Amino acid sequence: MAGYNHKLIEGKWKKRWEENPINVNDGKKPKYYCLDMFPYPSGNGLHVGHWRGYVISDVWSRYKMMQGHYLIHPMGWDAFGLPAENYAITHGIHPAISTAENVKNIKRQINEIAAIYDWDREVNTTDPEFYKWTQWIFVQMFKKGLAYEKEMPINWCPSCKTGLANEEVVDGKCERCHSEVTKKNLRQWMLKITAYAERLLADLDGLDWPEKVKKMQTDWIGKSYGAEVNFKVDGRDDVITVYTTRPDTLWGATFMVLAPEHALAASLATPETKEAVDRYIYEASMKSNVDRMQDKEKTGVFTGSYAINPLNGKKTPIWLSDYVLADYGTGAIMCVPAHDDRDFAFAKKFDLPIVQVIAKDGKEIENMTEAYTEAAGTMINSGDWNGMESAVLKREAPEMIEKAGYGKKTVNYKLRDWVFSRQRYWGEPIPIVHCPDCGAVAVPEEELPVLLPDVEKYEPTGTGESPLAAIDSWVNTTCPKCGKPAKRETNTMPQWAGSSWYFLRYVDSKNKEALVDRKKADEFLPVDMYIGGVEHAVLHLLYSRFYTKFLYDIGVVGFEEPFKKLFNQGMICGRDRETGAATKMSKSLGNIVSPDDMVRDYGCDALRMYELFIGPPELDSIWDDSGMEGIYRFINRFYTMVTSNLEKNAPETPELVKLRNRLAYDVTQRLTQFNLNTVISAFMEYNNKFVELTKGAGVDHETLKVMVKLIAPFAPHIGEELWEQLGGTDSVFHESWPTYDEAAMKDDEIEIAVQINGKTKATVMIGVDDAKDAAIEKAKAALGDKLSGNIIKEIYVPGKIVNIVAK
RNA sequence: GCCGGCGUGGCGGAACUGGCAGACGCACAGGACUUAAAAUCCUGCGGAGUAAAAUCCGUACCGGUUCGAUUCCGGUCGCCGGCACCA
Repeated sequence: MAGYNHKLIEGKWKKRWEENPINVNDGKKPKYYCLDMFPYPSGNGLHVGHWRGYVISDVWSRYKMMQGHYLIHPMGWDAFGLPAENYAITHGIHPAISTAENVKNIKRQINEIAAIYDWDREVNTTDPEFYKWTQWIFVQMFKKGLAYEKEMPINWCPSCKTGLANEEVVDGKCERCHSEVTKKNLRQWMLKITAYAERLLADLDGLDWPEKVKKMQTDWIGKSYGAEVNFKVDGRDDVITVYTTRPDTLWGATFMVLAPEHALAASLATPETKEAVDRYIYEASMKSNVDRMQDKEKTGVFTGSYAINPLNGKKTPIWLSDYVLADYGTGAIMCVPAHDDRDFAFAKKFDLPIVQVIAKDGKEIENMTEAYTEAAGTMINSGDWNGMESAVLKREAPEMIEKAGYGKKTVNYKLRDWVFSRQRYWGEPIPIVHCPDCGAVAVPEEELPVLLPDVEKYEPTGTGESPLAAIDSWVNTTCPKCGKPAKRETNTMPQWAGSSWYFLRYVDSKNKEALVDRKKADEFLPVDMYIGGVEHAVLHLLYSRFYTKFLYDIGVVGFEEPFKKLFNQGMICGRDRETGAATKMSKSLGNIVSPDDMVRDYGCDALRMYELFIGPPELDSIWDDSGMEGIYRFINRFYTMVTSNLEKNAPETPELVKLRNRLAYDVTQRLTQFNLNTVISAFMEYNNKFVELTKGAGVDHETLKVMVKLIAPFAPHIGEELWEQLGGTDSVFHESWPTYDEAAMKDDEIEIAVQINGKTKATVMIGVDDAKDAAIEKAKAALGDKLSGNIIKEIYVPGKIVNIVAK
C-alpha cells in the first residue's frame, strides 16, 4: 500500500482522459451547457484567483455529468482589446502574434485545472472566421435600423484615445485606465439598445440570477412612470414639453429649467438676457462630465421668457441650468422646489418662489429648510386638486392630464443607446462603406469578413480617427450599391462585440454557412449555467441579452434569454503585508500566487479543493498558504483511509449505512445550494469519522465507493484512482451520482437539549417517536433537582428541544 | 445623497424553517513516536471563574417581540458594493 503521490496519480489520469475522453455525446443523454466567462488572453497568465470560477464550473459540470448529462463545457478567447494593442505600440509586435502566444500559455495553465473542456469547440474573437459573424450581426442590425450613425458629444478617454460607452465610464473615469473622461463631438455608430429596454427589463423576472445583478440591471435600465406636460411659451408659438414623475405637484411648479443643450434654449433669450444666456450655453458646452458632476453648487441663467402652466394659467420664469440633462426625458423640467431637493436648492440660490402643495403631517411647513419629497399627504394650494391624497394623485394625474389635453401619460428609461465605435486598431472593422451618393452602405454579406488590415503604426491618432484611416489602399474602395469610389468605415467595434454572442458559436464553432445552425442551436442552447465575475453585471451581461433578443427576432435562435442561471464567484485576493487587508492580486504589488507552483507542490486536486474551501464561493477571499497545507493533509488522510480499508473488506453495518446516506445527503444538498466551502467541510468531517472506524472493524466497500463518487467532481484524479482501486473498470464519472434514503439516515434515539426558561441545563436521549409526555418525563428526570418552582409551561419541539418554563 | 448587502473566537468561516453558538480548517499549546528534527498521531483551545467543577458573560451597539433570537422587528454605529443632479 503506497502513500499518496499526487504527481504519479495525476499524471496517470491525465493521460487516460486524453486517450479516453469521458464526455461523449451518444445522442441519448440530455445536454447540459455550463459556461465560463471566457478570458482575455493576458500576457500575465493566470493566478490562483482565476482558477476559482473554472473550478466551480468544472465541479458543477462533473456533477451534471454524473446525473446523466452530455456536457457542453467550452472555452475560448476574448482576444480583441487594448492591452494587446498597447503592447504592440511599445514593442512593435503585432497583436495577433502576442495574442497567439498568450493563448498558448493560458491554455496550458487552464489544462492544469483538469477541467473537462471540449477544445474542439474553441473560439477566438479575433479569428476572421469568428468575427465574420460579429460583423454579420452588425449588418443585420443596420438593416433593421438598430445600428445608426450620429454626431454627438460622447465620452472620450484622452489616454486610450477612444470613445466609450456609458457602461464603460465608472465615476466619471475610464473603466480601463482610470483617466478622467471628457466630452468629444464625434460621428459615432450607435446600437439602439433602448428599443429593447422594456423587454430587457421585463424578462429579468424569469431568470435564475443573483438578485443583486438583476437589481443592477433594473436600475441601469431605470424605468420611471410619469407624464409629459406641455407649457406654452408666453407671447410665442413655441411649446415646451417637460417630463415629470410627480404630476401631482403640478400646482407647485414655480419655474421651469431647460438643459443648456435644449433646442429652444438660445431662442428664449430676450435682448436683455441674450449675452448672459449665450455665455452660459457656451460654458456648459465646454464642461466635462466630471466637472458637471462635481459642481454640487447649482448654476443657471434666466432666459427672460415665461412659460404658462396649463393647469392654472400662471406664468413661470424659464431658466437654463446644466443640472438638467439634455438626453433624458425632454431635456426640460418643471420645477417644484417645495417637493424636490434639486429644485429647492436652485430656488434658494436664485431666490425663486416656493409653493408647498402637499401637506406634511397635515399642515404647511413654516420656514421650509428642505424639500418635502414624499408623496404622502393631502394636496393644498392646488385648486380643484385640494384635499386629494398625493399618493393617489401621483398615480392618477398622468391620465387626468392626458384627458384634459395638457400632455400625455408616459414612461422613461435611463438606458441610453450604445456608443459602438472605437477609434482604435485592434477590433473588428465596422462593415460599412461610405458613398458620397448612397451614404452609409453595408458591406454585402458574401464579402464578409472585412479583414482587419496590417498597419505600420498602431498608435491611436487622437483625432477621433482610427489608425485604419491612414491606410489609403484599404480605405478607398467602391460603393457596393452604385460602384462609384467610396471609403470604408475606419472605426472598429468595442471589445464587447464578440463577447455578446460567443456562447452561441460554441455549439457550432466550425460552421462556414451560418452563425449557428438553427437545429444545433435548438438542441444545445441556451446556456444552463453561466459562471463568472460580477464586474460584468451591466456590461457584458446586458449586451448579451440584447444581442440574443435581436437574434431571436430575426430567427437565428429560438430563445430570448441566453443564460438561464448565473453564478458570480468572488475574487481571491492577496494580503497586504502591512495592513493585512485584502488587495487584488497584481504584478505591481508582488502578491501573486501562481497556480503552477501550487499544482507542482500539492497537486491539482488539492488546489481545486482549496479554491472551494477558502470561503463562500460568492464572496471575496484572502489566499492563505497554510490553508493549502490543511487541504493537502486532508487528501493524504482520505487516501490513506480508503486504501487501508481496501484489504480489510469490512462488513456493512447499520451505522455505516446511516453514515453513507447522510454523507450523500449533506454533500448533495450543499453542492446544489452552492455552499461549496461547506461541502469540503463535510468531506473532512465524515473522513474523520471513517478514520475512527478504520481503527476498529473498518469501513465497508460500498461506503467507500459512495465517498469516492461524491468526492470525484472535486478531486477528479484521486476520485478515478481510488475508484479503480475499488474495482471500477470504467471512469467514475460514468457512474451515477449517489442517492440517499432519508429513512435510512434517521436515528432511533437522539440527544436533545433540555432547557429551563430557555437556558440549556442538561441533555437527554429521546426516542424519535416519543410522545410529548414521555419526552418531557425523560427531560425532567435528566434535570433532577435543578428543576424547582412552579411549572408554568412545558414545550417540546420534536428532535430539537424541551423547554420547561418555571417560576 | 439614494438603493442593496454585511458585522460571529487569534484567523478563514459553520449554524437547515426561531431551538445546545463556534461545525470544518488554520494558528497556537501540551503529549506520543524519534538520538534529534520534519512528517504523522493523540489532547486542549470564546471570555471570566474554579484545584477541578459549578456558575456567569458572550454573535457590532441599544431596545422590542417570543417559553426561547446569530436568525424576526425598530433605532444607532461601522464596513463593502451599485447608482449618482435621470426630474
